[in-house]
Amino acid sequence: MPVTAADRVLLEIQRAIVEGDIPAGSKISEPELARRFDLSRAPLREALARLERCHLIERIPNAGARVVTLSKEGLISLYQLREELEGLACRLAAEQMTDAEIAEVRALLDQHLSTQRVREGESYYQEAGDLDFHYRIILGSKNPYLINILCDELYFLVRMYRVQLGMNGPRVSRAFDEHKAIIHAIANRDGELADLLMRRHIGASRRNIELQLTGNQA
Amino acid sequence: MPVTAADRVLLEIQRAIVEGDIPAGSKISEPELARRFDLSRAPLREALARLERCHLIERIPNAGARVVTLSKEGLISLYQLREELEGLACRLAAEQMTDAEIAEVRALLDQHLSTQRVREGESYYQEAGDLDFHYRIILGSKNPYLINILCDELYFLVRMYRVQLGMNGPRVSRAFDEHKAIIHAIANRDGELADLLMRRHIGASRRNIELQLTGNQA
DNA sequence: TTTGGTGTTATTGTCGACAATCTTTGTGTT
DNA sequence: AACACAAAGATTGTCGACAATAACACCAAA
Repeated sequence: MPVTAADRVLLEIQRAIVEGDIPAGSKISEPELARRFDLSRAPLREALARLERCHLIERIPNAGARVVTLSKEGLISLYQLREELEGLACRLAAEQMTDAEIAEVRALLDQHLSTQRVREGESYYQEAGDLDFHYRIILGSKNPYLINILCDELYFLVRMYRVQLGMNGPRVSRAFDEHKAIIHAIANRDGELADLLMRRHIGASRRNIELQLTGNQA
Repeated sequence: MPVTAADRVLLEIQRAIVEGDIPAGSKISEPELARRFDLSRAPLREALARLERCHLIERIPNAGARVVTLSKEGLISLYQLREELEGLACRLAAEQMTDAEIAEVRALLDQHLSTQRVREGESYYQEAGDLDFHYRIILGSKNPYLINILCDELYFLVRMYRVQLGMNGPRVSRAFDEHKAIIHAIANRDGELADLLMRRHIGASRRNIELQLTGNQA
């Protein structure tokens, strides 16, 4: 949990950027944000440094910071990495996860399924559940560097693409089946298959967002 | 190039940690380092934040920072990632690199070969050359997130393992041939082969360092 | 002797002000 | 009218001091 003031404001700004409250591409003003969140520039700059780390803002020395802009090229680059890294996470998870951890993930999926049946097509819960699933697999890899990159550095940007470009269509309900198949492969200790399924899962997700992106800006 | 004071001190501390001038596992004292590099704590803390980003130090809120310790598990986790990410870099480079860029890398290798013939077994130059080669391939992938992770976040730690655990034996001279084979595959636009060769190359490097690690601490 | 609590010390987190740099606006020249 | 240059304004980077938290030492009691 957030212990320092910089931690708190980081979470607030992360949420604001991901949800578009602070618009993509807009300039960041340190004095303004300091007033808005009622703290000094010192902890704010600490937060900005971490925002840069997770690719939500871009800083230029002596010139200031801007919120990142979403683009097709950026999406593709990001998802190329995700496919590779989460595929690796699946292979490692198939070796490293305990039976108890696997059972937990399965229980999580069943829980998601029951709530999703009720809120058919509602994207927010699905997204939260999807991220939750991916988080579990990544943590299951037990590789600290991999966990850091995916959970701390890349996922906020992934969420930003999802939230700002929408996440809907038949894709939402299919994701559950794909999750089921992945955890099943992991339970069978079939890392190669889990890897393949995860890559397909992420690839399908990318194409879905890509469609929204080309449709909206064309 | 370093433009701000925080940039300069970051480079200095990075070098100091990588080369063991500031020992692995030692505690970081902000006031002491501020005096040592003759600046205030503000830019120093900025530098520490970036050091944490590239995994050279570990910070605990309100408790301070320590230089990371090198371990077999850490080495394996790090090189698992390298294999995967640099393999991906090879596949992308085989598609994205221009003929001119490929020619440059080949010229670079020839140049390294001539100097290496002279300084047979000298590890420092080899290491610098090896890193230079890997840098070129990674940049050739044209994927900004991949480049950031490998060049800015992971490579200092890789260098730390290499420098502090030594890099010697017949491995040093073999690396050149492996480099040649990799760039050859990329020139043929054979991404799959380049991927495979790079994974082997990194795997061999890992085993080499692993040997040093088990030998020294046993 | 060991353990628990407390007071002291040192370190980190935060603040407000100053200095250096960049951006912008306005003016003069070609 | 367009361009270059200069001054003004704003923003970022840096500094020194204060506040809050954690580590340490010391003492007391079991």
